[in-house]
Amino acid sequence: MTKLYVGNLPFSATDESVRALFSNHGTVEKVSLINDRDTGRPRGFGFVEMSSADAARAMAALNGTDFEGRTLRVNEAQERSGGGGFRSGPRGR
DNA sequence: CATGAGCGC
Repeated sequence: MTKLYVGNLPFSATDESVRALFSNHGTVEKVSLINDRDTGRPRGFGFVEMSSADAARAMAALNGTDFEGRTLRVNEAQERSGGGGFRSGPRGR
């Protein structure tokens, strides 16, 4: 499964809206929109998990397209440092 | 009541 970084999202966008949008180009495994926990405002970007084929397809299909009035940014997501669990070991994931 | 970089606790 590949993680997709979705940026330049409109503040009106929601996880279900993003899921529906990506669902049109492939099977969406999971959608996680990121909101600023410091101020409580949505940062305007999120992450979408899909299979590698569907992820690349949706990325190429939705990247650079207009979504809710904003130019959608879709790219491969970087690996998050740490996370809920401590990932220090040769056996990641 | 709001805002706009870009990579999530």
